[in-house]
Amino acid sequence: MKDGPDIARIAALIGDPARANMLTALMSGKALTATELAREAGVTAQTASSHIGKLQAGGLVAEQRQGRHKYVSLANDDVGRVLEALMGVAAGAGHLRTRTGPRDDALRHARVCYNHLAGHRGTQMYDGLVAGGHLVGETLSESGEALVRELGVDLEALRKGRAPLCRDCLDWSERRAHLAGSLGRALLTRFEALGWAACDPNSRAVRFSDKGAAAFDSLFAR
Amino acid sequence: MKDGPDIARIAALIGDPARANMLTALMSGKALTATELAREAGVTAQTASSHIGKLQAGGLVAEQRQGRHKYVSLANDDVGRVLEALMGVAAGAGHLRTRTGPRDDALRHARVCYNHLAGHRGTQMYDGLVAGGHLVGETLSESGEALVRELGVDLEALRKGRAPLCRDCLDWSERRAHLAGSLGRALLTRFEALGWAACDPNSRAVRFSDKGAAAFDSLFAR
DNA sequence: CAGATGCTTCGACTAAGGTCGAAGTATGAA
DNA sequence: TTCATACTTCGACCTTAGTCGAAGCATCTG
Repeated sequence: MKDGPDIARIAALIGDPARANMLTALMSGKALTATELAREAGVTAQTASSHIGKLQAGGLVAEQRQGRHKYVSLANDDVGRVLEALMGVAAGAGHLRTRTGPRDDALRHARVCYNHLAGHRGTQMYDGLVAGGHLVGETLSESGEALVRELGVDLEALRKGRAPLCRDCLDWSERRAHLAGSLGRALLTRFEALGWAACDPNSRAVRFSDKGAAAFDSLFAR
Repeated sequence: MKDGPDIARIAALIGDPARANMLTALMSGKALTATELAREAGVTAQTASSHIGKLQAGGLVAEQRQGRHKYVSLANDDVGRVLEALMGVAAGAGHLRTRTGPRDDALRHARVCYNHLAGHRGTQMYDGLVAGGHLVGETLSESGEALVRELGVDLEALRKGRAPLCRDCLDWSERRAHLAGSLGRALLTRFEALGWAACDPNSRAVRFSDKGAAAFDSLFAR
């Protein structure tokens, strides 16, 4: 009866509070140094080093060395997905009603999920793309290509990359799919460049400008 | 920077091998007794009892007592989602290439995900529903209602239930969304009743009959 | 070349928790 | 009632792993 891949190893890695804090911090999409992660996790540098080593060995994070700094980021979309899914359970079945503050509301409305847009705005975009016939399964239709080009996305460059263009990712607050993949990442970048949205440097929240919200609503009717 | 719900508690629960085996076994959708779970996990009854208690306290499983038996099942869709997502990471970043056998192929093609259809057949159905305009966001269109009624699903009964009708669930093998929710569950039940598909009693695999495969393909063109 | 900063390794301590034997409680069967 | 089965509780054992101090490299700065 025991079928499918071995999940205990991965879950145990995420199951330590210090490591979970690190991973949650990395969900902002930013690459953080080992010392920054230590501070996030509330442990000393030695302990953090050990944790980061385990996360790396487990394939959950990737490193990028720059001089004497070690920048750490999530390894791929899959990891982000797992973390989102876990947050869903933790928020729901979790500790008898997590009291939801204003900060929580901002996260539910729009946030960064590793490298793409999540929350209400994320699913709004996904649903809009699908309803408009721009996104069919995991491929972009002709109208979809036109739409994202219009927004200033360099599709050719994305197609050259090894990462898949469109992927689903499950939203913990909306419990619906939103768009991940290299296109999801590129779109969030464009929204920032266009001044439609800005990432809060201290959290995963994404704040939409009035202009951005209006443009967004007209593009992806809700 | 540490935002979002507390995921470590949940992940730690799944992180123990014995408990992970139990949860994986429960992904077949069947409710299992404590002794059966003990056997699945390869531990004694006492140990299993302790584990089940923790899973219950954590909100991951629900119990249903029947005489001297304690039937345990996954608490809800969210839990199934997390397990699927974890399998995705474990299969990918996981232990340097999990060798994929014939049994694995069957799982990838069609399997039970807690209570609904997953694998290639699962995403085929989801994509077919969306492409046909039957499913828009998380609501069923008029044509969608007609379609599922045609298949013999009692929509009124489902709507009376507290569980949401349509939900997304992320597929670990396809890395795409498939249909969960009470409708997802009902459809799988109907496919079995119609003789289109049968659940392997010893695994999560779902085997389609020739008739079923043909009907399925014509309904949800691929 | 110092001196400072960022990261890693080593070793020892400690706490947490998984494990099972033994015994206890509930339910069902004869 | 008596016995068997299913599950739970208790207690003891022991492995695992998270933690930090101390020291060691590596890299950048002055």
